[in-house]
Amino acid sequence: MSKEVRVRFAPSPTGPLHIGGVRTALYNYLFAKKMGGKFLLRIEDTDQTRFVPGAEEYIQESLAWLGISPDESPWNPGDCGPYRQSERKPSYMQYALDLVEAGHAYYAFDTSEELEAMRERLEAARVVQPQYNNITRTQMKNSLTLSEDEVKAKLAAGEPYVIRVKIPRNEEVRLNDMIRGWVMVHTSTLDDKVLMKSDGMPTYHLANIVDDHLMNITHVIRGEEWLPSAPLHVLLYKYFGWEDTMPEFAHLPLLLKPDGNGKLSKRDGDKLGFPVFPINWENKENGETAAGFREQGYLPDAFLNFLSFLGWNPGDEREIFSLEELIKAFSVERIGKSGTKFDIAKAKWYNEQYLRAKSNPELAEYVISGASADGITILPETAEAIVSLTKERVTFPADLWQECKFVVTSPAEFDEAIASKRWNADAVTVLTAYAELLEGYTGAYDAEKAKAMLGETAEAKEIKLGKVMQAVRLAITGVGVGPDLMEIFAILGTEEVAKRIRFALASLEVIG
RNA sequence: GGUCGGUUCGUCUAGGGGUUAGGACGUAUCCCUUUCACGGAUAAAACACGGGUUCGAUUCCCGUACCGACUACCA
Repeated sequence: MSKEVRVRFAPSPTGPLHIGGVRTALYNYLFAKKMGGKFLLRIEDTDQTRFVPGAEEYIQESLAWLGISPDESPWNPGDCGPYRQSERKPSYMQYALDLVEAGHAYYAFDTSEELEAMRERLEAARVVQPQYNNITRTQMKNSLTLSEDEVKAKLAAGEPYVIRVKIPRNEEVRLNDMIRGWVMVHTSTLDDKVLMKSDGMPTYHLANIVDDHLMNITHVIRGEEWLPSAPLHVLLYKYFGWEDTMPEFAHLPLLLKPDGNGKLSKRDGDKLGFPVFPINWENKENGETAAGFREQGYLPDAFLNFLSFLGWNPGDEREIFSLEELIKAFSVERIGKSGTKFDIAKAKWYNEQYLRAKSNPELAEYVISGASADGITILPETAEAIVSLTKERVTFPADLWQECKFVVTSPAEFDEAIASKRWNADAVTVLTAYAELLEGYTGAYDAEKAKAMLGETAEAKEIKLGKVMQAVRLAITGVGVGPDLMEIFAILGTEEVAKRIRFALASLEVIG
């Protein structure tokens, strides 16, 4: 009988979650759902000095936006609470003491000055790697070098101390990573990491082992930056006697900067020209806003689809996957090993695909709200007409309105570059004649009719329509690019088209 | 520096002892369109390097190079 799969996403609330973290959460979610298990969220707030207000809510909102909300979390607790490490504080010390008792950990009383002095001493002696380990601990103030009475006295006197793990001198630690296979590390390269800090809080290393055990976590899926400390974690499972239920590990490849130098970090922000956060983040300290994908107009499904392909692929040639389909197709075996550069062009492409898949009435809402933000009230029919004109050519919902503003606001000025190239005598001739024609016309007017009439006008003047089309577009919209012009004519109607032509004729200088 | 990890088109990747090394994004060209796009077609574009093993290696092994992570009383 196999146990229920339980995975956790365990961010620390030190600021906004960046997309690497979001991808980790997503893979955890996909794996849990694929296996019919549970996805939990645990807040790792053991560093009280780095706590940032609002970060927890940010995490919650980001996951909710993407539709990958946890089954158990601080806000939706299951049977393994609390889901915030700060609230689990009372339980950790005993575990650390058990380790001391068993000889796998010890008290250390060294002050930060003494630690600094030790590092300097070692550096002076050209020790390449100054660390608190099985050699240097013999020269420090700890329960291994002090007598039992001295230790008791210090403890009784309330002297600050930490508890460090006692890494064995000569052992090989093996770890079978689900993505990387066997990883072996010799304990001589490990240091005696602090397990309990002097403020009474555990470090990540202790807390994550204790909590994963207590919360029945079966698989730890996390970023590659944790791989170097994974052997320590394996050792801790062994010392606690929890080897039988030790979770399996999967260390995800890193998300890299587009230039390939280093992992994508929170600081990269929009200085790289794209967001690195799922949703906007207001920095309360400096009042700055870090851009989020949501606010930039990325659709959650598109973003999720894009993110899922950063380091994973289904093994066939499909590209578009709903969340349901991702769950079905997902497997840890198909996660790659190498770091992944972040390519915003692909994200845009995904967004376009998802945008076009939406219905016109749905998209019309974006146009209506875009217009209303500009103080313009627009009819649903007009909004839908704009949508059908534009949806095939935009990336973001907001573009729908931006690209078609001129439908409801006639141009006040005209693109200089186009005017200087295209506003010639032929254009003026055709446009003047077309305006006259429209002004005397009262029949039906649709895109086809508009085109036919324009064609006839040009033909009558013996001018090729193609030669003057850009100028016609300029007169009507003020710019050189945009949706199908004849469709725009139809939406505008004869009167408005004629009016705009007259205005352009009066405003623009004819070239050469 | 040390430890660990990684390396297939510019990017995301498929593949795997014998393949014309496949797809997608992006780029370019052409077609469609008397406008703008969409769309369609085509093209350029990759197995880091050196040794081994083998009839044969991009694929397996070993080195080298390069890239990255880690190296806190941070996670």
